[in-house]
Order: sequence, then C-alpha cells, then structure tokens
Amino acid sequence: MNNDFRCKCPITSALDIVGDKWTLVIIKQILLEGKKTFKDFSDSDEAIASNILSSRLKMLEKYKMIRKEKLPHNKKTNIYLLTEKGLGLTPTIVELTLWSDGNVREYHSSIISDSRIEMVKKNKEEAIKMIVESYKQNTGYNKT
Amino acid sequence: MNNDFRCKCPITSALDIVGDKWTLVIIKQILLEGKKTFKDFSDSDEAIASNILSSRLKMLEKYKMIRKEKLPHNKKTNIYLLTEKGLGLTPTIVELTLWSDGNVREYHSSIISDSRIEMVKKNKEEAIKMIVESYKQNTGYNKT
DNA sequence: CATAATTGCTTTTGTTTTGCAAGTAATAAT
DNA sequence: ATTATTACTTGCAAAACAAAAGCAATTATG
Repeated sequence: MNNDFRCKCPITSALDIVGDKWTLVIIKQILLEGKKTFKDFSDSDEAIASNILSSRLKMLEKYKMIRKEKLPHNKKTNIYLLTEKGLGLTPTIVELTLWSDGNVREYHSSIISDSRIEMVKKNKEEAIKMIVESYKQNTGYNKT
Repeated sequence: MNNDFRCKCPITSALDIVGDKWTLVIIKQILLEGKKTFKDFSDSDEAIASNILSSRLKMLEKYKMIRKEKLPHNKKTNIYLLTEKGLGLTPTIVELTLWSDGNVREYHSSIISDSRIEMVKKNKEEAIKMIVESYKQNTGYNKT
C-alpha cells in the first residue's frame, strides 16, 4: 500500500488516489447524477470502458471511498455507494466545478451549467451540506 | 481543442485538463513551494521525469494556467508563473489537502502536515486569500 | 418453464501514455 | 577556455488505457 504513494506531501498523496481521468468522474456520477450500478456508469456520457470502470471501482473500494451492496430481492445488480470518505470529496468536486465554470468554458463552449451551480455561488458551505444531505436522503444512507 | 474534452459536463471537462497525476502537483509546487524553474520541478520530491514535465508545462501554457518569463539578466532560465486561471485552482488544492489530511493518512502514515493547514481549518476563505496574496507578493505578480 | 435479455464483469488485442536513461544545444560560471 | 548548468528532446521499454468481444449468473418475457 505504501508504494501507492510518491512522497510525503498530502496533496501529492491525494492525487496518488484520485489523480486520474476517471476516479473523480465516477464519484461525481454517484454524488450528483444518482448513478449507482455498473450499468449506470457504463452508459454515461463519458463512456468509460468496462475494464477501466472495473479496476477503478476496485480501487475505490480498496480505499473505502465506496462500498458495494446488493438490494434485497436482486442477487445480480451491485449498488455502489459513497462512504463518508468518498462524500468528503464533495468540497473538492464543488471547487472544481466552479473553476471549470469560470475558466474552462472558453476552451469548450458547449459545457453545460448544472443548476446547482447558482446555489453554490450564493452560499458554498450551505450548498455542500445540501448536496451531501441530498445524497444521503436519496440512498437511505446509514453505514460508513 | 474541442477534442480535448470527453463531454459537456463541467467537472469532467475540468478533469480533462487537470485530471492526471502531475498537473496539480506542478501547480502546487509553484503555489505553495516557491518553485518556478524547470530545474526546481525536476529536483522535487515527486521526481517528475523531464519529458513529462516538459509536456505538462506546455499544456499548462496552452490553457493559460501558467506563463513563461525570463529574468532581465539571464537568457537561459525560464520562470514559470501562475496566471489568474492557475491561481483559481487554489480552493481546489486547499480542499484536496483537507481531504488528504483527514482521509489518506491512514493509508500512508508518513504524510506530513503543512503548517498552513491549521490556518485553513480555522478560516478557509481567509486562508485561501492569504495563499494567493502571498504568492503574488513573492513573485511580484502583475500581469494576467 | 424455456428462451432471451441484462448485468457485471474478464479477456484479448491494440494504442497511447508514462518512465527512465541518455543526449544535446544554449547559456553561465570558473 | 573549460566546465557546469539549464531546459529541454530522443529513444526505448513498461505500464495504463481503450475498444471489442466473450461469458457466467441472474432476471425478465412469452
């Protein structure tokens, strides 16, 4: 596990886990787009390949950022849920959204603006809390 | 340029630019560690390979997140400075730091804690402003 | 209840990106 | 004038990624 990390810097170490093209996209999809099954992720706009999705989900489980569950009467479909650790990335995702909104659009004019962004601009702290609460509500969140 | 982006989601588009192992590390080094030359980055703890460093610096320039300058009496050494766009990632970097501090240390016990983290925990908004101001002060920041 | 469809993967086969080592041209220091 | 430094580039091996196909288990359908 220690070899997953380049050095002792906290930022670099965070990026050793979430610093790639897909990890935060998957977390975003769970947190903000209600996605929760392998199929949900596969079908997304971002079109992640299934082998990469599989490896990322395993990594996210390894670091306890998500947990895998089944629904009572379905032995097949896996439900991937964010843990507190995973939910802890909400502020990072919110800040990335704001940065993108202000700085990336000029390079990519068709970026769409989530309606929640206005809420975030008005009261960031509150918006983050609401996003997390809303996620917990929608998933019947209970365990860590 | 349009092909640099996977889809219309702002978060995914942000990650199309900064979503990799190195980009935010370089920005962190400039913002928080006073690094500014090719050599500074090469010599860092993270030990980035020079070809990757070179390609990342070009990409960061392309997206106007950094600019390249020379000092008056040195025709050789390039000085890489953050633009407003680059500085705009300060909140994201701060949030990543906080997340790492709280959630990654258990997997990597030798992570060190920047002294500024306490300041950030006390007053996030203020701390972000101070980090940006401090950077501008130290570099004699004037252009965009 | 037999068959078809779906889900959650794994495997295979390229292609692209990364990492390491070495090399180089220009400038600066001795 | 020679040596060292800086900012790269090049070449090659290794790792990661991507697209497509395959497959086993489960679930839905006629």
